[in-house]
Amino acid sequence: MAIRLYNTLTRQKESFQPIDEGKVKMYVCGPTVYNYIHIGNARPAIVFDTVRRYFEYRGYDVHYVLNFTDVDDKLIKAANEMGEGVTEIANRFIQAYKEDVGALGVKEAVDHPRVTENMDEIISFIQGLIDKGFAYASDGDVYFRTRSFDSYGKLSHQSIDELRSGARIEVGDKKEDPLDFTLWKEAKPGEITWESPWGTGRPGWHIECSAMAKKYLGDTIDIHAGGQDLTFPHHENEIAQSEAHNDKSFARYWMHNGYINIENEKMSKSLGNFILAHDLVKQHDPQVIRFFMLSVQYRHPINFSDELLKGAKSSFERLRNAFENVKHRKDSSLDLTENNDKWLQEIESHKQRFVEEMDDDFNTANAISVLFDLAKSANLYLQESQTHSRVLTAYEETMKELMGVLGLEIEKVEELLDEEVEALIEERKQARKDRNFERADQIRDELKERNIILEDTSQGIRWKRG
RNA sequence: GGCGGCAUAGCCAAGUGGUAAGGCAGAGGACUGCAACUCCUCGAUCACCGGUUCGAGUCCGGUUGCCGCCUCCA
Repeated sequence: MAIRLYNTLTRQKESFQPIDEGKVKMYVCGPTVYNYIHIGNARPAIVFDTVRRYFEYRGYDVHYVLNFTDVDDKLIKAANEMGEGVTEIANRFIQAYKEDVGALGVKEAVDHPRVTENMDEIISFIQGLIDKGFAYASDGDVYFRTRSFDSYGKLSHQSIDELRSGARIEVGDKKEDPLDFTLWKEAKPGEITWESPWGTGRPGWHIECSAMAKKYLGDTIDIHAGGQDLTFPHHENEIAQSEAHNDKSFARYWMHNGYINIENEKMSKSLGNFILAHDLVKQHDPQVIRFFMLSVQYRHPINFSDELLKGAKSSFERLRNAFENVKHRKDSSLDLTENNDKWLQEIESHKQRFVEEMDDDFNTANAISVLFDLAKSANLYLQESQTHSRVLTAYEETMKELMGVLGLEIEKVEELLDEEVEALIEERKQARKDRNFERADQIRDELKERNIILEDTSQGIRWKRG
């Protein structure tokens, strides 16, 4: 069975066919690093990290590239406001990005190219477009001649004339046509600049991705991904640049994730209604945030609120509990080779269902529902009067494996309790034995205050963090 | 104006022709000294109207409401 994914270009789900057998060349548009990212920026990071993990799970070698836009208007503005250099700010927020997104379980990209480190490639790419007549220099700027690219609009499914009617005509424009977009921008006094054949300046926004995708992945890549709002104009322009320049199809599959809304309104840096991932991971378990993001199909919008996160926490707890229940029971299980095929088969069929759901355009919402079914199955098995370590191990390993595909870490780090707490738990144990329930409850309440929850099971006392 | 998306139980959310997955919250029961965990039981005229079909949440047409892109934006 092949993996099927929704391709924005064709507006339908297609079977994934790699350019090179067993390999995936994937380019994801990364952040402009002038601030901490908000949770809307975190969604593509998480979603496409999950796509990558799933491809890897299915045996593909994924060349995952995520760029950093480290020079543009907003960065220059931020630099002026903070009285710092553009490079310093970019460095700081790239570091912050990696930390925040890392906390959310996102793996490092294979390559993290930066605009400022690929200036030669960008400049020669622009020159190539000029040489072929797709671009022109105009008084220090360079523009892409949009009408010269015949299939312009194929990604956003708009005809060039439809776009024309919506385009803003700038006063005193250096453009031949309002639809033309900037490849190179002449520097204003005091701005960070690079030398080029057209004078000092810096690249426009779209050209970086065309140049860097080519450099790191080649002329044609398998998957190009990003937020839905990048479809037009960013990705449309990338296609125009790359295909005009390389004479080859740019990307076979285009994936776009839906937005995160706050109170049903789009969240964005420019609207000011954003929640920083940097803050959120301190207030909530990052695993729960990731779980929440994946509980909705990636192309659909997610509405965000503390209340919804709280619900996600409860849901996630259920999976964690099942996992801990299984682990806890292993100590008292038998190691007999008895006929437990029924349970082992059940585990296997859950695994298959999980794969089927993920194969269908990375339907994490359904994949998660399979995890709940698996948890249920495990809990039912635990109802058996006698359990077997072989089956318990299978449950444990499978849960860990499938959660891992989603980038979720179900196994909590073994934490040690301090001596005082240990002593209290011991004391409570004795108190219960003595049927001194008043004292036992007192201790349980006390520990709860410290965020340690005790559970008395037939296999002994368990504790967990609240 | 052009392009597109969404509307499923109190909440979240799957489901592209065959009599509505899953989770949270809530109610009752079992287990427990009491809890917690867990198990059992309980919930939907799928926005509205019409059509196609033996059969539609699912296809077609229309209506209403919400949202996004067309300008920097994940």
